[in-house]
Amino acid sequence: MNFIEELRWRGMLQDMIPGLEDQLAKEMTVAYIGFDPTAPSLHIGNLAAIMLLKHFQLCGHKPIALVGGATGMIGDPSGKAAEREFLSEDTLRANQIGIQKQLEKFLEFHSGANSAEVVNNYDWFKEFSFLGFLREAGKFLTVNYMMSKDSVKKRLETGISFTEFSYQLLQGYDFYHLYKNKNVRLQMGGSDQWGNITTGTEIIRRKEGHDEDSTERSAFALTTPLVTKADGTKFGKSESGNVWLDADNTSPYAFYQFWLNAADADVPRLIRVFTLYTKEQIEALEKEHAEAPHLRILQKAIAEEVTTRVHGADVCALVIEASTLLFSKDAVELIAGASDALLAQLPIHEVSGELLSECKNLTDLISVGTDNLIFPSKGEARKAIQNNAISINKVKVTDPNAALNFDRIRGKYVLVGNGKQKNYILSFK
RNA sequence: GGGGAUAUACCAGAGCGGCCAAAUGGGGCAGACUGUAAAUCUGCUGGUGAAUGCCUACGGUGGUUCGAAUCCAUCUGUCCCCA
Repeated sequence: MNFIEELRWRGMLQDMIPGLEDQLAKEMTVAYIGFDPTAPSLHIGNLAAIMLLKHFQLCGHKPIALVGGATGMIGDPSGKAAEREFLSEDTLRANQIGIQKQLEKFLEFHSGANSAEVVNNYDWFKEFSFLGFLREAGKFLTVNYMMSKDSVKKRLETGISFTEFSYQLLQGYDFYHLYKNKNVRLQMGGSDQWGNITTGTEIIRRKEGHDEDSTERSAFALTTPLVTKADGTKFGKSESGNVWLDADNTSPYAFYQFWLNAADADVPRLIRVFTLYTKEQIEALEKEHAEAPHLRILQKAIAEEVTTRVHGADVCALVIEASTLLFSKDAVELIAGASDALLAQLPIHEVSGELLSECKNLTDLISVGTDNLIFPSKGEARKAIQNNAISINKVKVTDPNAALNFDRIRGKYVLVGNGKQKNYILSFK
């Protein structure tokens, strides 16, 4: 199956410049996607773009991931209502390193001609003088053209700085640079990037168009739809914020739980975008799911596949075991018999001696006693207990003043449940 | 440069001297029903406390008043109109 067909049936194709299919059929093509180093880790909002590169490589083409060391210093106005604060150069550099490492998990970097590559646009922008840039890039676009971009138009009312206005020139120049130096023919991205990407194709066309056959395009754009949820809320955020790919920011357990909790209505789209299951496999899974929806076969399939890719098969297996363990009625016995490797994946929170000594009752323990992990204030903790939301070792507790004399599993663990979905294991010295 | 409007909790937005920790909607959290789903219904949603209460909060500062989110002065931010 070719790349475009693959994207089509997966619902990952929003828009592309005509002629791209011919280009892809003609030869091994090089394409890139840019990632902003605004955080030290990528999050699942970036995952759709990564999958785009993944499919691209699987179809025999060469993917390049561009880390925006330079563009990150400017700030992309797309989808932003207001001007952004700058990140310090140190932060950006640290972020770039983190992101680069993560990308390496998804793409094949040693597969011969179509090996993936990571590039950083800071490498070619750092030497660029301001005048040089104006002559090299700025001359090829009119302000009229740049103003007509959606990302700019939306900001005309509230204001946009010259810096952010220039962003599209930088991104456009990236494309041109890679076109010249890496033989890149295609830039991909989320649908919000269409404007920025076509700026690049425009620069290439104007700078290169004359000496080639001008009717034949040589630079292409392709975008993927933004992943949305059926209830209209933003995809990719959990209650505690972004879901990161980095285990330090989002534990593998939390990561797995995120996917497992996906709504039925969203699952058919998610499984197509975020997993590599084939069309036949997905249809079979959907059929199974429809017959026994309570088993949540689709959710499990996605959660397992994605967690395996991000955190590895071993960790994923443990996390699945941890999940079934915590939600089981016999959690207490299961924890008592759990292996060390399994324990390491459970959401265990160490309760410090000092904090514990300040706790008079259960309310104190699940708020201040746990560094506000479970509840941010005593008031909320008390209300949750009164609302029948809290369980200790799988038994509901309704007295906010309950004493802290619970049975400790293995002599040190206490299992705290908040609601149906959230489980914590407190560890006492 | 001149004139006008506006600033309220996570967001939107009412309140315009005491009944205001502040209506209403959204969002969030929880309970019930379920499948760790969705929809629906119910409760909660500044802190502390068992509670009367106390503390902190309606852009900043200062004032008037027994009493201010509400009135006055001033500063700051934002928006609109004229030049």
